[in-house]
Amino acid sequence: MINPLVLKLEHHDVLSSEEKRVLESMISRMREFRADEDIVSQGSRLTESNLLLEGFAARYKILMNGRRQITALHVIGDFVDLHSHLLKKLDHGVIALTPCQVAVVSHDNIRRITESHPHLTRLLWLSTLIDSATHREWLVAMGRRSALGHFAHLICELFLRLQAVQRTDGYSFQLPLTQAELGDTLGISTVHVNRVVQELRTDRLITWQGDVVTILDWNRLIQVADFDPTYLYLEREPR
Amino acid sequence: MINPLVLKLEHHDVLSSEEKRVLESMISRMREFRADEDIVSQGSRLTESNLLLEGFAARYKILMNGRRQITALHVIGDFVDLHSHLLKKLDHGVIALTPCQVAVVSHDNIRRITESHPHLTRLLWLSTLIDSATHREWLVAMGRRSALGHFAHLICELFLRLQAVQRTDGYSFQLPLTQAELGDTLGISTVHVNRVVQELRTDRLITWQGDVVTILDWNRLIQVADFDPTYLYLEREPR
DNA sequence: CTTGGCTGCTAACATAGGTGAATTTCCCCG
DNA sequence: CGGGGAAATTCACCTATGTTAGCAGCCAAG
Repeated sequence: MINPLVLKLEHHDVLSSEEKRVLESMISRMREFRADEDIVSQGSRLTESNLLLEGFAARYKILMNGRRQITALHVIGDFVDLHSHLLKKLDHGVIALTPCQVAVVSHDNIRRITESHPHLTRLLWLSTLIDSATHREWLVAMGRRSALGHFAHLICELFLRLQAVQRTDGYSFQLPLTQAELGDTLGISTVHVNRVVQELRTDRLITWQGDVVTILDWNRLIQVADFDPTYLYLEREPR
Repeated sequence: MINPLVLKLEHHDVLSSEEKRVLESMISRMREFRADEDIVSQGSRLTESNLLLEGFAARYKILMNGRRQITALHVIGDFVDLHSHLLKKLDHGVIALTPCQVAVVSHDNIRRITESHPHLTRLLWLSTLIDSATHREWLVAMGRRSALGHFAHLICELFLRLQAVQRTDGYSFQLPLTQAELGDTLGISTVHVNRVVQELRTDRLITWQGDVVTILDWNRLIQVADFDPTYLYLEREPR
């Protein structure tokens, strides 16, 4: 049932059938989460990692003054806290933004993979490196893009990531975030999120009704976003 | 000569003498860079990684409009692009901020470690995970802290990181960045960097003369910064 | 069918931070 | 010691984004 992870990893390199088997067999059990429920809470000591099989989730931190910043959005096939197997204690929380289904993998099983399957280990390592590359791209977006460009950039990114796990339909995909959550993601206020959304709409770049986003003009959107997909590393090669 | 890397890794876990030997022997050669020279240029295909032995370096990206964002600062002991061994092509450049001395490690040698030294592999993986945790903390700082808090936060972080590799002297350390470079790091303008620096000075939180920063009141500084060092993972435990 | 609570949307006003242009200070180098 | 260029600093003005508040639409629960 971890097909989405396999699907994702196969965008980066070839997996042997033995490796796919190992990935299948590492799962201990399944868990379900309601929307707004914590999948992992900040600071807790962990012995298992969570692989998202259904739904949207987010990594976040809360500051002393109560403000929240979302530092990553996760979709099907993402290992939301693979890094906890070495960090042991997470510096952030992970929250389910929609109802989520999660495959649980014990840290012992991950360690066993690192002891006996070097290539698979490198692919898991790679997936954390792509998380990191995504963090960098978000840093650039936060620091040097306008709110409009930042949001456009996020749309581009989500579109490609969802496409990689076959969750797009033409130029449409599900974006089940409230504008408040989006504000916490982009680092802006809810009011300003709304202004930016209105602008993308009147410019006929996107449509956003209910929780479905449709990209109306991809070329113009990537231009507004100054989007370059290199950081997603969606090219298959030996790793 | 890779003592600073050993020093850094030993903050996270115990290293066997065999492991230290392997780390020593993985180095192919040394390289020197002048200030402002690229250590790695964005987008190039790589076959070696670079370990910083002396100097300050930064990861950066440049946007179409010419603006630059620095996404990481690196000090002695940091592997500035260990991740290139799996990403192959970097999504960012790395620039020497001061004259730098670098130990070069071929990707082949790193791969060999992943094939034969699982524990060392996990420690190298861990070091990239801490990069990632740092990116997350910077995201929070960019998105939800004031410019003042953000700069204060950076000072706290650099102090602890430099302390870990024995490059602090009491509450003083070297910060060889221009205010323009600092602006690219914090995602603000040079003029505003100056305003923020003035404010930290008049509040008697820090001193910054030449390239030496001195923290005058650590407790008040971490409060202004809302600083929590968890994300640096400076605790030794089995990984 | 009604109600309450979230979410989206707007408006009016406030401010952190940006921009462009001097001016001053600091050093490096001859 | 003197000159030149980079870096720091300051100023005046501008704008993107934040804040507070209110209202409307929707939907789930009763």
